[in-house]
Amino acid sequence: MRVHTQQSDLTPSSAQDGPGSRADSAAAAETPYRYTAALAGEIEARWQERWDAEGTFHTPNPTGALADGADAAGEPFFIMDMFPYPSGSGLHVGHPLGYIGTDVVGRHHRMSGYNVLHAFGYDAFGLPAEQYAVQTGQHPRVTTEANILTMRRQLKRLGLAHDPRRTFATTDSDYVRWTQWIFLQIFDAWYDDDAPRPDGGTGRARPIAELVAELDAGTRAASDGSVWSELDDVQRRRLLDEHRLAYVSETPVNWCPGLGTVLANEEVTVDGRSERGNFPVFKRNLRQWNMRITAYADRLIEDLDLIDWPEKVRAMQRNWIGRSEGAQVRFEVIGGQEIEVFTTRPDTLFGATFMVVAPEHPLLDEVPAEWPDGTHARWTGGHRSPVAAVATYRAQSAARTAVERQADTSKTGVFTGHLALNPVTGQPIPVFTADYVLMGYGTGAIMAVPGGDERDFDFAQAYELPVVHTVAPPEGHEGGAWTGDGLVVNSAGPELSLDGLDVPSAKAAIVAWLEERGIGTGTVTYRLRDWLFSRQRYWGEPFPIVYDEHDLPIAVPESLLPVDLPDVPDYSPRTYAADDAHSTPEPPLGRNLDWVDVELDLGDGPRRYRRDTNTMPNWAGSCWYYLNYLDPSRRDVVVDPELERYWMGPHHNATSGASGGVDLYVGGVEHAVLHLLYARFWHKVLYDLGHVSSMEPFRKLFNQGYIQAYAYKDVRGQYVPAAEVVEDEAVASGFTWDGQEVFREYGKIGKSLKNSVTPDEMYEAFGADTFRVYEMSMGPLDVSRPWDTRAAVGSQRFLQRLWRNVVDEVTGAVVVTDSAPDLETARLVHRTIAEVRTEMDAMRFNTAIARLIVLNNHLTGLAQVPREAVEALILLLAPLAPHITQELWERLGHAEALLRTPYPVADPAMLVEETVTCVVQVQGKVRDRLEVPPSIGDAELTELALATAGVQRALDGRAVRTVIVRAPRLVNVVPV
RNA sequence: GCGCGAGUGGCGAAAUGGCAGACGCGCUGGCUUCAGGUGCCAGUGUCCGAAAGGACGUGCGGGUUCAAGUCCCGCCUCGCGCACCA
Repeated sequence: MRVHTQQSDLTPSSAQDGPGSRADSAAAAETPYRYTAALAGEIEARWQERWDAEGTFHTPNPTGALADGADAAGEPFFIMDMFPYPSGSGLHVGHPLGYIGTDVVGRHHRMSGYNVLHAFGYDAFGLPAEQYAVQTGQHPRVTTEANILTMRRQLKRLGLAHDPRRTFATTDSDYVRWTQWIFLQIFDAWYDDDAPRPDGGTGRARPIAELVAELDAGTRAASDGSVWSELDDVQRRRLLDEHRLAYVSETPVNWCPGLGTVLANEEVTVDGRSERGNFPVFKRNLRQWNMRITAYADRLIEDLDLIDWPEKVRAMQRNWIGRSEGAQVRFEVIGGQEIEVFTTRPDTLFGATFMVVAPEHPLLDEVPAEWPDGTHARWTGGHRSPVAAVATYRAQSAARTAVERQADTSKTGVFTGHLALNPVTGQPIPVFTADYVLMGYGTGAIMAVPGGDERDFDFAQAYELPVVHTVAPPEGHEGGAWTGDGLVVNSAGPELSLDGLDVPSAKAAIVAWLEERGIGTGTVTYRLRDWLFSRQRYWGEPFPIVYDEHDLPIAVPESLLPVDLPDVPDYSPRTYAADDAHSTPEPPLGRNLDWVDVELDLGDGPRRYRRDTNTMPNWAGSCWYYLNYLDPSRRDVVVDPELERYWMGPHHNATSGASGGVDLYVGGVEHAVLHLLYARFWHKVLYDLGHVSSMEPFRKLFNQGYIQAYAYKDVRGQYVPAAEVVEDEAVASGFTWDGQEVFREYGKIGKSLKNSVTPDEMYEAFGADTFRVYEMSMGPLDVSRPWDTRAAVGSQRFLQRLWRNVVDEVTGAVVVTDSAPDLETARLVHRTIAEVRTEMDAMRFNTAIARLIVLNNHLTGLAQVPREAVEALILLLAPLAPHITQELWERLGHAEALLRTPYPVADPAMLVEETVTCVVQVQGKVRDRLEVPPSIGDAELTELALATAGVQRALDGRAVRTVIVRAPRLVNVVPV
């Protein structure tokens, strides 16, 4: 037997009876007004044009250029999609899922009286657009604009109710100007840890001019101990540059030769490759731009409690920031040096029986020439001297990639010859180097407590080092490290005893002791690093920065913004062999010397400067685009404060709370620690500097699921067109293509997987409304689900039946009756209204659609469809299927836009039922049912229930012990 | 290892502790049709039964309860994220 699989049948009735076929002309002649894909397409195009022409989706601002209609506006509600990269490969059916979801929410809110801001834009800078341009040999601006047009056309067919006046791309010159302006705000700011904030917290960004004023006045001392009044201009600039929130520094960065650019930590995968393109990434010391996101680490964690985000995403951000509390402790090394360690368990200091430093640790630049007397044979690695042992171990570690080092959890290392003094016991302890300690975390050195840390214990076992338990393990704990709670033991020294304390008290006691002695401090360490912000690519915002003869950065004045991208003949990045770790970044902007060398008058007459040739990462544009939707036409401010307060401010509507922000932000989970972290950071800087009143950019985040699909490979592992695969029981896999066996896998949709279905194909075969309803009916919006084109006919049948309930397919006449619906129908209508409202509010569109189908099926069964009933159904369905509902609405004689018609409200009186079904159980199993009045009493219901045939049969003569009654819905008889 | 989430028909999925499988796809039968398709009607968890009816059934094992997909305890499997983070 052979039948078609899901993807294979892209041609339902309407498309099969396509133009030209005899059957179609016959069918079309019989039923010219049937709701086919062709008629749906005609209706959809017509209404879309009209909505455009009439400005139906225009959203009024309270003031300013876009204020038309503001007097009639309801409560503000700001809804957003994560805007897309216009990538050039076009859309597949998975892409619009979230856009349809937000459109349904937006339309529903509009019909519920809200003033809904919903706009759409394009994140058009960055690697994907640039890679596509390089491949096609065209300028990125050309390909980007073409791609935007394609996407816009594909999305327009969906009928999304976006305000067209507010659309833009991050590459627009007007937008770039403000992106650069915000960069300069960050550049011209420093973080004052002690400054109070309007929200009651402490610590905020302040303009750098205020720092200068305080230094000038002598009310603040320079942080590095230098005396401000004695510094010359250049020294002063260097000092200020150290404080800026955007700063240049030479640090280890992620260099990706295959892409020809450096990357942020967030853009490098766990296995050390670029997230885009999957090229190897190498750590290199390079001079690059950074943003001081670490200054905001605590606020980025704390304020997660203010916002309504999925716990998963909040956990990912907390994890990424990686805050850990502990202490830094200095250990004296015999012979004069010092090692500073970070530990989260200062209470275990008495159990520190050795130390370990990372192979890259500077302590190892100098090690003793001889092994100390009595050095354990196992510690030397067979080398004659510490110098040889350390050099060999360092070389071995350097040869391994970070991935290899982390994959191998066996403990290797070598004694450095150094001995350090444990500050509480006064005992000398050996210092090892081992690659399980990482230079990039903490101080790159640890105090090893094998009694309280499993890794240290493993190492101690391998090198026969002593193990001291400082927290009493529970009864039955065999050897090994004890990392749990308990009472402190073995921790008494000449000056201090922690014995008998619990772990938190011991921590407090030891930190106090260390601080008193000046050998340690309680501190907090983060995994988060500052954000590497420069890229050596063409397609991004140029830095609004020039350098003078001192090679120090100077802000380009606001009046000269935007700094546009120069038209270079060759915009392709200078890339290298993917594994060429020693290559050097070469920004394409550096090739245009006329642009790089510039004469400017910055207040002291015209002088020559050199422009910064880096560009910003594409995250820059997505860090603040929500603010631009508020009014892209403004020229004078980054965002009008009044508009920001209205749309985003704290308590701007009933649900927005103290944090404020966009009311609903929908997008995939993949940006959890990239865009969403960066945007929160920028927003907080803007908040500190007084440009916005909201503390967070996105108050509620919703992660939509992904649409996935089956793909099929043949025996050679090549993908075959999924649409042509047939089920075939004759082969083991159950599937064949072109007569040969193929194998099914499940995952992403993609052109290369040959399982892609485009929205255009869906419009062609079903129309946009069917496509919308189908995507929303497949399951909850936040759950991933497999695509099944064939199943969309269910949604089409639903809309077709609705159409037929109003319009005669042969004559086109409206067939509804104006007489009132019967009581059963009226009750169903109101019950449906109540249920659908609940489902819509909770964004459970799949179950809302199910309720609507039930009502529609009921109406289909009536001899004549009452107007009142079908009009309620049309209004309820309007956010999901805006075109067909608007068309029917008009045919039913209504002139106004459905979008401005109130969403139906159920009449409570109609929700009361005459009789209800009472379930009669025996021992919890349903044995009978009764139709009873809702007001029935317990006693009467019990009597009725006991008398039912089902109960008598199930009791089979047994006596009744108790009867549980939940009138009027349930009776449960419990026999003895 | 840690964190988050999920396991329910052939498939997508529904179920304030109170009728498991709403709704849709698919499938089966019927009506309409020269015919296919569309449309309409009926059926469709598994097993026993002609039927009435009954037994079983929400990953596995326990528990609480008159009553458990739902609550509690212990496991298993899968997905996602993090991970030698001191």
